[in-house]
Amino acid sequence: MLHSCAMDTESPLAGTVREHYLFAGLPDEDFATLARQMTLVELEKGDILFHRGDPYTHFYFVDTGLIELSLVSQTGEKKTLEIVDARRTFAEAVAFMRERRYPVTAEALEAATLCRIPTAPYVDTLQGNPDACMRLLADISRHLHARVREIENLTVQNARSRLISYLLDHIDETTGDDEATVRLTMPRHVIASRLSIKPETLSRLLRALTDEGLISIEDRLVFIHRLSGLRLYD
Amino acid sequence: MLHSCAMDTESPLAGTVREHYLFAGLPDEDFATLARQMTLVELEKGDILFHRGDPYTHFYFVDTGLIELSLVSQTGEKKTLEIVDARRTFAEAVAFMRERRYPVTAEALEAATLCRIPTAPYVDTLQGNPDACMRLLADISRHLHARVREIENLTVQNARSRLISYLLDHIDETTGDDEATVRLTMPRHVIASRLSIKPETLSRLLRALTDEGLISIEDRLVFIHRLSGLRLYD
DNA sequence: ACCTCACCTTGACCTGGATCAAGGGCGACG
DNA sequence: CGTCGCCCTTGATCCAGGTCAAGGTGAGGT
Repeated sequence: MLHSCAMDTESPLAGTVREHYLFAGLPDEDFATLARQMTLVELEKGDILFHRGDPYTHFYFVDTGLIELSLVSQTGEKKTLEIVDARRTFAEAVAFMRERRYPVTAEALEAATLCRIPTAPYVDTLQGNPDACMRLLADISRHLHARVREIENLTVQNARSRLISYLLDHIDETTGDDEATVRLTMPRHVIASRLSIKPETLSRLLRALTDEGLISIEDRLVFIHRLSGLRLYD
Repeated sequence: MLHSCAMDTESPLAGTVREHYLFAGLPDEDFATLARQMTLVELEKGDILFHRGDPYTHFYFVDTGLIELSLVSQTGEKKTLEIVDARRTFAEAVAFMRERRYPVTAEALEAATLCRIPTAPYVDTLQGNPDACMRLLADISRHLHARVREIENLTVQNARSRLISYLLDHIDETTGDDEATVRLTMPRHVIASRLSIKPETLSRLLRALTDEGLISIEDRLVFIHRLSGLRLYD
């Protein structure tokens, strides 16, 4: 289920991690020390990497696949906070919270390969690298800002506006003046959870937009016919 | 309306700021340099310190009073994100966002005195102070975590649970085994906005809890009669 | 004393989105 | 090739919380 093995320092994955902005600024020897302590983790669809509340020890870099970070209530309902895709890290901010537990649950939405990075040595290298500190500060601030925007979406926008924002944020290609296409890379129920609505509601909202002639849908491809029309709501 | 004047480096306020954990770790000369650039700001109730979207230049330390950080939708409805009280700072995380604008609006809920701190020199001093960097990382991570918990409240809890969490989080005094008191320091409509509900709903929820014998209310004092009973919902 | 205004409560009603229930489409697998 | 299971859609109904409207109460001003 959860397969983990030591990572080769010379592996292409190590090189990919090196390019990430959290590591790009580090001196070679510092990075080499860290790389020796990283491990490769392979997940299958549905595997849970960690649960909310598990003791915190590592953060992760996604090489391939999609990782869902979610909150689960006592009554078992799930809220997707974020979907992390390739070349991005997650859980690095937990290092600095006083409660040393994961505040969210991480699950593979599809088969995924990750790099598991022990937090303590990474934090140690920060001591001597003000530049890396700045990058991390920027990184965590970005997350903070994203959460503020999420709260804004949840409180001052309704479900329809949230869906429209989502579509506008996920445009793949702008075809023509007032048109674009969006590829829905995830199952509908995941998108629904991301938007804090139920799959039924998502379905009905997409239908409503279709009926109004704003979009049309072919499987997982959404064609936006009138960008300007959609933007009126966002 | 918004009164601002240079701050005396030797003033008691400078000393108070110095004690804040974001400054406590700095060498004396670094702090002195910063202190010379701080200014004192006095606000009256209802004064707006900055609007969402204003260019970002300073962060603030609250000496006295309450500052409300809020989001406002296009349609004019307000959502209170956070109430900042004495001895706390706000807007320090904005320094590291790439969009150099305030993401929230700051308004004085009552007469307040603040210390306005220019961000750029503060960030400069961080370069040589890894310890201060760590404190700031912890500070911003704490904010991030608070926002995640807020999202959790908004999505997996209902209004009643949010109110109960709020009461349990604001207990002043635990009187006896299963009893406590909470002082509502802010007007009801502000608490309502903090909880993302309307004042009418807050009023009705408080009434329901009273009718169930869980609490009783005298003006701005809430007596919790059965802590255990409340905790069942939280 | 009276007025005003801000704040709060209460009642009546409405509505966005959830819930419950019933299919439909389609890929995986015997 | 059937059928099982998953994902999605659609309809019917429900309900938490919002909206609208009507007072009540108390501090401050004149």
